[in-house]
Amino acid sequence: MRPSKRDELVQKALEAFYRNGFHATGMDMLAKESGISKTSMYNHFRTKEDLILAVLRLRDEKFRNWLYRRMAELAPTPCEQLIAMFDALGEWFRAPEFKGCMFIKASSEFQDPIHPINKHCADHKQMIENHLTGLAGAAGLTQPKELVQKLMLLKEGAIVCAQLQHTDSPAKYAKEAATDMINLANQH
Amino acid sequence: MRPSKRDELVQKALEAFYRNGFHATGMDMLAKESGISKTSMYNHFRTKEDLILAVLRLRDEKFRNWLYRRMAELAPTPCEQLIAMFDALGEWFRAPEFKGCMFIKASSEFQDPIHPINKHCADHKQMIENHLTGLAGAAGLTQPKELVQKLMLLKEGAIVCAQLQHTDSPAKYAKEAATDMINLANQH
DNA sequence: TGCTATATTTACTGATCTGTACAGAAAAGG
DNA sequence: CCTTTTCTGTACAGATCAGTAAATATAGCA
Repeated sequence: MRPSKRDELVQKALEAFYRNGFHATGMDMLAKESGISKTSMYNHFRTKEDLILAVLRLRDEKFRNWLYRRMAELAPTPCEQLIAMFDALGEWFRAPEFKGCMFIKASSEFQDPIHPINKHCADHKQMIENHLTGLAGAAGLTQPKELVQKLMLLKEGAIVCAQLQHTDSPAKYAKEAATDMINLANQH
Repeated sequence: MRPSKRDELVQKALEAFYRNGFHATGMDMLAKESGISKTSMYNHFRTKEDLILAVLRLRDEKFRNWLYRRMAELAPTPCEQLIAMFDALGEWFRAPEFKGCMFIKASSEFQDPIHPINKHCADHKQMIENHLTGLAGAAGLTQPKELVQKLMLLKEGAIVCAQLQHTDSPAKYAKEAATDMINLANQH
């Protein structure tokens, strides 16, 4: 097994797709940027779509791992961790390479709900939602599912607004709003 | 002045771009779908980018007119109109042709902040934000700018989540959350 | 009726798109 | 050393991309 070349390709493809978009990034450009020959690329992935799916799998794994870890590092209790999500998002927004959510962008370019790329994007959001629901339950908050739906709105809204405004302030406002909503859910 | 052909093209292009995406929709496809010859298209618009900008101008005008009108129809006072925005969004989400926000998608495909298409998307969101700020001020709410920032998070988040989940429930949750935030801003 | 602007069809450019064919170069494992 | 796998470069197929050229048709307006 020699996964290094393949992983290298997926990593470079992730950067290129994230920077340039999916349709706007051609396989020739990927071959040039990754330093891997086109023949090898098509040896690893039968189609461009397969490569995109591998990229999204990597992104999903890396992003969720980072987010969950950062939330746990920033706060001790489940309730505070929910709020700390917005601090973590703020760190992401301030990173120079920040260009919005890859899954929102992928679902924008592949809109058909049946398309596997679109499905993968929905799954990614669903898994984050499930994680938050677990925390809300552990925190003993009332109506955890409804609360988490609202936190998800704040999260997605903050990402979109941060991308369009080119600031990290959406993280601050989202954190304030989330704090208010959690307090309301606490004093049942 | 004979604007009908040109307007017809822009309208058809809007539908095609909204359905298919910008990069994925070619000028030949637009010519075929709109029934207008490619030469005429390029007589009206020097480049595809110019056509996209015209499409976004039309979309901006139609969407903002619809949203502002619907908010005014659904509620009598400025404060209630802010909340009614999420009822209007719910109507939009339930429409069969709903496929998310055209400006979020355009900014996803044209990510360069200097690019006129990206700028236009940011302007669209800014104009809506300004409108909401006016309403919040007229309603006498405390810290209207901060409140409106949070309402914008809920609005963008609801659009993204409705698109990915294929439901209108984000409108309901966003309305609940918005009501809570406005109540908090009322009892200063 | 004639002028003018805009419409049309058809064919084309050169570039780029995804994906493939083929022959040879490393490189690993036994 | 030899075999097998994986890599490489190059060239290509067939389609599509944005955009153009040129000749013609159509329509309103004088």
